[in-house]
Amino acid sequence: MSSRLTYTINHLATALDAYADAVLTARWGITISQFTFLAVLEEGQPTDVTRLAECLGVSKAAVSKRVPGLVARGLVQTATDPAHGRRVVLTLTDEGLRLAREAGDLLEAAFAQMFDGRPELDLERTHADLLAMLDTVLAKAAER
Amino acid sequence: MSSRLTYTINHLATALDAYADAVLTARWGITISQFTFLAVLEEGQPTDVTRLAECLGVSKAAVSKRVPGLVARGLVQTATDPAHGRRVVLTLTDEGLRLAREAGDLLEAAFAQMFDGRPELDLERTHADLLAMLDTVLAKAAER
DNA sequence: CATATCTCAGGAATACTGAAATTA
DNA sequence: CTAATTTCAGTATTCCTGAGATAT
Repeated sequence: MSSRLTYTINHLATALDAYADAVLTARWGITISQFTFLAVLEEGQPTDVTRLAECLGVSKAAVSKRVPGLVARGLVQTATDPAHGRRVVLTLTDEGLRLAREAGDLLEAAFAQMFDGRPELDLERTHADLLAMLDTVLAKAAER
Repeated sequence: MSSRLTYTINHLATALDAYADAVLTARWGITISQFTFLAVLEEGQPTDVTRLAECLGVSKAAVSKRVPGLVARGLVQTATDPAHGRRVVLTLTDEGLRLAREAGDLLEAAFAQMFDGRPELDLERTHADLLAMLDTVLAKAAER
C-alpha cells in the first residue's frame, strides 16, 4: 500500500463509489453509473445524446447503448426533435425523476452522517484544496 | 458542474490519471494502467496473478488477460512454480524494470513541479485529510 | 482415503472507445 | 451538405465455471 497522494485520491474515489453503489443496489436495484446517468439527466433535461455524453464524460456511443435499457425500466423517455434531423431528446419519466431525487437525498444524508464523528475533518477546507488542485492539474493539462 | 465533494474527488482522480496517461503515452507509448501494472509488480516481484490482482484492486481475470500483452512487449516474464501446480510467477524483465523506474521518477517530478506555483496548497495536510476520509469510508463500508 | 474447501486460470458477458457508416 | 446517432472492431473489466491443490 503506497502513501502517494495520487494513489490516495484514486482509492478514496473508488471507496466512495463502492459505498454509494452498495446503498443504491440494496435500496433501488440500480448501479452508481445508472444513478449518475439519471442525476445528470435531471440537471440538464431535456437534452440529447451528444450533450449528455459530454456531461457524463463518456462517448456518445456509450450513452446511445445505455438508453434502451433505462427506457425499458421506465426511468427515461425518448422523443424526436422535428427541428433537428436525427436528434433524440432525452427526459426522465415521473418514476425516473422520483428515484433520482430520493436516491440523491439519501446519499447526501449518508455522506454527511458519515463524518459526524470526525470533527477534526474540515470538509469545506479539504474541498477547497481539492478544487485548487483540480484547477492546477487541468491548467497543466491544457498546456500540452 | 456540481460542487459536491464526492464529484470533485472523482474529477480530480480522473484529471490526474489523464495527465499521467498523456505523459506516459507520449514518452514511452504505454498507458497509465500498464504503468500501474509494472509499478505494482516492481514493488512485489516476484509474485503471482492472485496477489498482483489484490494489489492492483482488480480481478484475477483482468491481470491474467493483460499478462500476454506485456510479455509480448518484453516488459514482463512468466515462470512456473514447481511447488504449486498452476501458479504463474510474474517478474519484470530488465527493460520492464528500467521503464517502471524512469517513468515513476518522471511522473513524481512532474507532479511536484505542478504545485510549485501554489504555495497556498498544503499537500501534506490535504493528504492527511484524505487518508482520514478514506479510513472513515472504509470503516462505514465494513459495517454493511 | 474420501470429501470438502480453497486457489487458480480462463471463458462468457458487459461496458467503453474512436472511427466509420448511416440517416434525417 | 451537415449534424446527430448508431454500428463496428478492438480493448478492458468483472462474474462465473471448472480443474487442480490443500486440508480435515
